[in-house]
Amino acid sequence: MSRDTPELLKGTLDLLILKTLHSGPLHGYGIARALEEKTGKALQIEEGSLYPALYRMTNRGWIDFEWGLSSNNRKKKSYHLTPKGKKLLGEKHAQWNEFTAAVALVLEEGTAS
Amino acid sequence: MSRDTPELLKGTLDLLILKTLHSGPLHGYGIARALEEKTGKALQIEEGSLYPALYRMTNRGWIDFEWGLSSNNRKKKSYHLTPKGKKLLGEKHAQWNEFTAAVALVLEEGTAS
DNA sequence: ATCTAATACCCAGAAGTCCTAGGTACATCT
DNA sequence: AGATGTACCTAGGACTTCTGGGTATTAGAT
Repeated sequence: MSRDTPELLKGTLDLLILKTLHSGPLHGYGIARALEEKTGKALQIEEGSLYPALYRMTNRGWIDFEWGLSSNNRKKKSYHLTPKGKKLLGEKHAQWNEFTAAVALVLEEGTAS
Repeated sequence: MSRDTPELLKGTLDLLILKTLHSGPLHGYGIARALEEKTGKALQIEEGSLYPALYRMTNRGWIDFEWGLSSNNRKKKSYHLTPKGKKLLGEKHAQWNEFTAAVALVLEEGTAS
């Protein structure tokens, strides 16, 4: 994740995963690939961050999974949003917007006075 | 600090402090007040986060301080940017822009297909 | 006169997230 | 046979922020 700025990802990874799953069920590895593709590799999630995150979110009831087979006959965990997760996606999305808007106010050019 | 979403602040607090000091020297308490004002209280930095952050940044040579007196005759530590800090402000600002742009790509409406 | 609120600083310990650096297993391509 | 890509997992560490304390002075309220 953004190898240069791992801290910035904190608190955002969940949102990114939820949003990605909102487009339809996907497995862990696929989520990482999807995020890379969408952002032109600007967002690269380490597996050591991704799998624990999926585990956390499953425990909290935001997502759930079923075992399946990938197109290559490898077993995979197909994750999907739960109703709770869908609700949280909305909330976290709104919080992100508010937060970035607030930061933008500070970063705006305007040494003013 | 965005009491609801403390995690989002991670990696951003330094940038916010650097940017605030870019407008001119200020003491810790004043930085917190300035951020509140600029963002309409959307960004409220806890003192338990702020002072350790200032300490860290001083150790890293991003900022420096001098003891002085506030307008109320209370002693204060007046912080200012160092050249190193000014350079870092630019870098962190750019990273923030890149990161938020990448996140925006993911959050964009477009279940697409 | 006494109490409260605001200014201004500080710290220890806990909580939480992400990363590093490993590991397993199978399939495909060379 | 070996390398690469897919797909999963974990332990331990690093780092940041927060909670909940604490000190001291000044100004305003009762």
